[in-house]
Amino acid sequence: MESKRQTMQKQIIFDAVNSLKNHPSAEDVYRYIHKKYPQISLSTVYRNLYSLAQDGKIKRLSTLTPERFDHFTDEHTHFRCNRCGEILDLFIDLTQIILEQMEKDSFEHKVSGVNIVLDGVCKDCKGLK
Amino acid sequence: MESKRQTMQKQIIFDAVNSLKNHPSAEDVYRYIHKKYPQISLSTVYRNLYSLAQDGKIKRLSTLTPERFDHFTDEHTHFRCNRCGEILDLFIDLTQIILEQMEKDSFEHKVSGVNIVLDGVCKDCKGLK
DNA sequence: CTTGGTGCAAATGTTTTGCATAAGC
DNA sequence: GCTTATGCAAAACATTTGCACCAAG
Repeated sequence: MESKRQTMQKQIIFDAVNSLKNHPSAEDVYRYIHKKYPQISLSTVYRNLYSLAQDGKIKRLSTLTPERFDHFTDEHTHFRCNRCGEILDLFIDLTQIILEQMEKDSFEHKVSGVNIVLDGVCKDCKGLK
Repeated sequence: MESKRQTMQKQIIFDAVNSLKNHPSAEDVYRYIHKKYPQISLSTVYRNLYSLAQDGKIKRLSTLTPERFDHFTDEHTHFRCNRCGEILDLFIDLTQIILEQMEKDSFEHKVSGVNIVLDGVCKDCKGLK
């Protein structure tokens, strides 16, 4: 699954994730590039998103359904608004806090990733009835 | 979606989640009860799991695919082993830590749920090649 | 040239839905 | 009885795969 060749498709898909920014799903990326590149297939989008993630160029947000992809690769937290469905980035460093806490509790498993999704209602939707 | 009637199916499904304990998926629950109650359908299992969650009797772990259901309803953290696939409960109170941190940062969105999934390799799998 | 990547279509896995019937209250 | 819940089958999604062909190195 790791990439051995540079292809036009991979570059276009990577650029799309960077342009879209808002945690696009595979479908979002596909629709976005489909206007300009109608010959690129959805399965190629999936395969390249996975391959880019493998190479550390983007991040898979596998705790969301459908899965989304993030151009921002540092560990960070997401907030999902149950009203409008928007996914917001939170740059509060919860990962660090959690890892410290694990250490304090002499945690016996090897942690390689921290996925945090907060649910709630965003400030824009809070006002609405 | 909230329950208005008590049915035999709902009771059986609730009991199954409590017996299975290990974060069963809808399919797991279905297979478990199917031996004794072959007439209960998979869609009834889904509908009742959602309804039980709505009533606060069980908890949906919607950050996992397939979705899983937890008999333990308090907020807690899950650890997923990438080797054996097991989901472990962590009773370290990260939720509290996170909510405190949000307050400290005068967070402007309303948080109603905290979903944390740690990825890694569990202590039993760590030793294996 | 060789092998990995692509496009297409079809398969898979999970969840949801429409509808006629059954069963709580 | 009135409605909600069930069972079945089919639809709706999201994702993955087989395979013949294309193209990067």
